[in-house]
Amino acid sequence: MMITRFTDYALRVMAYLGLKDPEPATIKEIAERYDISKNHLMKVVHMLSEIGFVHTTRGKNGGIRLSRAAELINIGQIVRTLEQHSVLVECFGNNNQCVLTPSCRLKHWFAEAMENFFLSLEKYTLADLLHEDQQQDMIRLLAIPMKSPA
Amino acid sequence: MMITRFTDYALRVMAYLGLKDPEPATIKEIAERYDISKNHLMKVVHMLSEIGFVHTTRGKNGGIRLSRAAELINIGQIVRTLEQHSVLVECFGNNNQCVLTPSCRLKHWFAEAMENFFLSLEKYTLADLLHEDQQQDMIRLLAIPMKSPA
DNA sequence: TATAAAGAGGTATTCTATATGAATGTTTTA
DNA sequence: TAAAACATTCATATAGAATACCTCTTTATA
Repeated sequence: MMITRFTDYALRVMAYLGLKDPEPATIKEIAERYDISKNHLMKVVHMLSEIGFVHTTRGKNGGIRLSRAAELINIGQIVRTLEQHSVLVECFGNNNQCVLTPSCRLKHWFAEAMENFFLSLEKYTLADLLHEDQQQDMIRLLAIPMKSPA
Repeated sequence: MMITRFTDYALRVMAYLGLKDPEPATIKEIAERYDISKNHLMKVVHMLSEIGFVHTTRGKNGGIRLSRAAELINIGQIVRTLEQHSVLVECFGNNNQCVLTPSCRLKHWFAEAMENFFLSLEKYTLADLLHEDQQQDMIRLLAIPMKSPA
């Protein structure tokens, strides 16, 4: 059982942007701070932009910023959006070969369990993640360059 | 988000054994009915035996059978046992590189969500899976050879 | 208006966990 | 003692994910 690095990176991007908010950040900058692939991160950011969690600005002085306040960004919804099409078990997918499928209740139980997984994460927002207790530590860990002190 | 085929196969084995109970089944037979890799299935059965869900008997006329009544075999516990060591996100594993880890609450939230996933599945037993509404259909779908009629 | 910064997007390659295959060993019973 | 069945190890294949590379488009500003 695992979630993709794609989703992992998406959460890291949101954390970074939340810490720097309202200052924008660039993909290059975020990739360097986490020491992760810039190319992969580009696709993650593009997806986050498509589903409306961030706003991107092209060109010189462009960058990425949160599309709304951290309090209004739900962690579970991010994960749900990025993971909902994943094939948890073979019978969720298109080339399912399991002969039991027509009469098997497991698929419903797995769908239910996956829903509970998402619901559990939906208790938290980006603001909770960047709660005051952690905020300064995280800014330090990421060495985030601030124009105006937080 | 996905569970391994290993766990998937484990559940199929349990279903098969439950349907045939108390008759034993062989690995060869189960692999053929589901049309899946016999080699992989051997490892799955071996694991199921190690963790006590099935009893295996070697030698001629040997085979596999449930270790206890289907009512006492919990679906969620099977999944939990086989998936609990999986690395859901990078920070769950040994070569975690994420600099945020010391101050990041996400790992707790993910652990909680995973726990809820398991708890959700733990509502069901093997007996529920083989409930009378489905039982005969499943036996037909698998063309299970019965010595004594169920 | 030219240039540089930044994201968009396609393609190709690499990586890795999982799955599969193959071969041999061990146990049991007819 | 031979056949049936699980046990165990090692090797290989595969698919999905991750990464790299390259070109295109957009935009601010010098």
